[in-house]
Amino acid sequence: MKIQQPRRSRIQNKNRNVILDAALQEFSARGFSGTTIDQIADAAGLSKPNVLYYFPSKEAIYRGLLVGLLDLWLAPLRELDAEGDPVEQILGYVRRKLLLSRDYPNESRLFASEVLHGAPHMTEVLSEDLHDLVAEKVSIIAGWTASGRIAEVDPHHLIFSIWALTQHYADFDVQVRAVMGEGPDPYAGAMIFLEHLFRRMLAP
Amino acid sequence: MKIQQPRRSRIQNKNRNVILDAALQEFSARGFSGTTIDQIADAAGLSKPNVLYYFPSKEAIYRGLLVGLLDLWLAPLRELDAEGDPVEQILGYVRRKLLLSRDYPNESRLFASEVLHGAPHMTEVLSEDLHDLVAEKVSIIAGWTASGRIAEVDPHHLIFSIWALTQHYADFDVQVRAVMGEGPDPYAGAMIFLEHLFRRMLAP
DNA sequence: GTCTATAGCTTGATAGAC
DNA sequence: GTCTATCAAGCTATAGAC
Repeated sequence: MKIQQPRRSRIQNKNRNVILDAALQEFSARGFSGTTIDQIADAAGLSKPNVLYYFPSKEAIYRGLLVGLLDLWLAPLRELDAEGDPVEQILGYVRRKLLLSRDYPNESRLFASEVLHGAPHMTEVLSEDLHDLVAEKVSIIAGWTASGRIAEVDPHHLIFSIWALTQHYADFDVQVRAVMGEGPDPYAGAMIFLEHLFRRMLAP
Repeated sequence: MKIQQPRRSRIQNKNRNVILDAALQEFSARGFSGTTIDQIADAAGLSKPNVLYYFPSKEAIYRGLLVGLLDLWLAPLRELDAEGDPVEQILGYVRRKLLLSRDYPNESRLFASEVLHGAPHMTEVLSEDLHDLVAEKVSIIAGWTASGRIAEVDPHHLIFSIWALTQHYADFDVQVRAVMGEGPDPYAGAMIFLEHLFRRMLAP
């Protein structure tokens, strides 16, 4: 179902985007309740009432962020192709998802925080859009295991493992850095590790 | 460094524990800022001023929770034994950690929320206690890879993978259930999947 | 130890001048 | 469209009776 987009002037769109960028920064760092409109306004370089001129409420900013980022977030899984080589398809998905964590850590933490607290703003999205997309890809993977082209693994848990392993580096970034200390970018080592892991796990 | 424990009467300890249990429930569900002392008081069956009779502030309750749960949280890793069979030691750790997620999901989400938001109350714990414990176990695992008893994997990333894969089922429980629908307990399938995964990954 | 009442502050949201 | 000023609600924490 398409939602009617209200028409907006150039300056409206620009300021709306400035606010959304600032809100992403603040919400991902301190959560919904931990963030004040004043902090968002400061980060956006606007006054608090001006922020509320573009969005009717703090909640509206938050919801606007979530829905605006959903496509970005589901894109890597959508690309999984039933016609490709199974192992390479899954490894490609792993790579895309890891790069998403590396390049969009705030977006990752925003979604993580939302889901962690029971996804009060995303319940229907999870049980509809996400559920259906996963169901489609699960049946592709189930076909690959049934025909023996990859090892017999539960497709749901395979997908969960990809989410968990890739998002960990963005969501728990502080912990990763505290444990590894000052060193090279964790993502390089992570990719080598994950490639080993998934090739071994999936070999027929 | 040992911290001096203040002496407390039986009723004091009982009420402190009631409050901490209630606080765990509330903080893990809505985060620190999203939780009010009133909600904690209600869940504990006490009045708000009475809660603040046992703890000087909301922050003190939160910190008391975190430090009180730390030992529980690190216990499974402490048990990893250099003298045991490498694969079985690592699989044992995976099992213990998965059971911890299943049996203590609120504790898992409390830590996850704290780390996700930059661990403002746990910075020193992460870079000291956790860092040192992990360093010790990393060197054990490094010994196993060097002697060829398990495959050559980066020990840090191996530990991260165990954390990520096990905690995912507790922390993102809503998402797991939304995707899998009404069905059997996800943890049974998870354990089968993880056993396959780690045996394949670690085989020399 | 436990309660009622409330002080004092922060915050989301609005009014209204420009 | 943007601002200053401000309202009204909700919150942490305390005072003080019992």
